[in-house]
Amino acid sequence: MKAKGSKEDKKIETTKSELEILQVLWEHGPSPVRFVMQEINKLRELNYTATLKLMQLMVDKGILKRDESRMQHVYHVVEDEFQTKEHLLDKFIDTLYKGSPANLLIQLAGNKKTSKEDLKKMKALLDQLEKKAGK
Amino acid sequence: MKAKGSKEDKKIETTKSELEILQVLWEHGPSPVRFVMQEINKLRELNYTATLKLMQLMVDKGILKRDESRMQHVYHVVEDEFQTKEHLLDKFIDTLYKGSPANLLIQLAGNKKTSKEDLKKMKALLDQLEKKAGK
DNA sequence: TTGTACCTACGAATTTATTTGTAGGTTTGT
DNA sequence: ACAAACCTACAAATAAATTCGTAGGTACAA
Repeated sequence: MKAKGSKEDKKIETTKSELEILQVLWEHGPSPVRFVMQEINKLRELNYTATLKLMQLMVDKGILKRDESRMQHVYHVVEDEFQTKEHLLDKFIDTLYKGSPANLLIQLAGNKKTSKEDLKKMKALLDQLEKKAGK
Repeated sequence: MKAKGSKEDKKIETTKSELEILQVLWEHGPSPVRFVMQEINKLRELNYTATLKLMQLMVDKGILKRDESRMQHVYHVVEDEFQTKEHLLDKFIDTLYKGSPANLLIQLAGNKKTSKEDLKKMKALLDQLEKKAGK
């Protein structure tokens, strides 16, 4: 009898920089600032303090938490990856596709980058999912 | 022998406000500032000059063009809706799904909001598209 | 205990995005 | 010609996001 995720439905406003950080943490799991900085620096410059500041802001916003038990604080994402992406995807679909996943699919299928093979894969995937959900 | 869209591959950085405006123009076609403002005001406050300014910036960026032949300038989107959305979707998939549409689909299917019916619709859609593309 | 090399905190500078106010032009009706 | 009701342009204020510099703490080895 626990209230299903209603508390977390605050505004999720994720800036570009914040997404960068989330990506690192998703891929590598809980990490200290320096590591995140290094990962980001594979793509662009960002110094230690800037990275720290961003991550601190994210802690303030409740996006991240940190383990301070060791001297080198370790940051981890609060909400799980799947959920966060779900929220972002929802917002994206609302904005661009009037809330209709089917519309997005049409777009996807019409995309040059989506090959015939991709289409097959996607169909197979749907079959699978349908079975699974078909309880 | 025309160079295929390489010029347009500049950075497409669309801000939230800009997306709002694009949505209005997509839905209603080329429109003057006042109309766009009114549409936006159905959702939130934004005065005439602010709207104008945003649209002017978008003209500067090459996102919009305007027809000045009449006294009331009419703005229209340069790139077509489908293409713009394609770009945005590509970027989105890159960021959140490692560039894999299939990953996005998994997300979509796991989404609470995507019902069994939706899944069927999506499958049907894929069939259709496969045939069409199957030329 | 002194120095080096880490770490975090925090205030402030910078940049980008958003919003507003004010000025001045054109059209239309009187 | 004059006023009312539009319009655009542009400079500047405000707000939000990003970045940086400096201060001060802790660990550990010499």
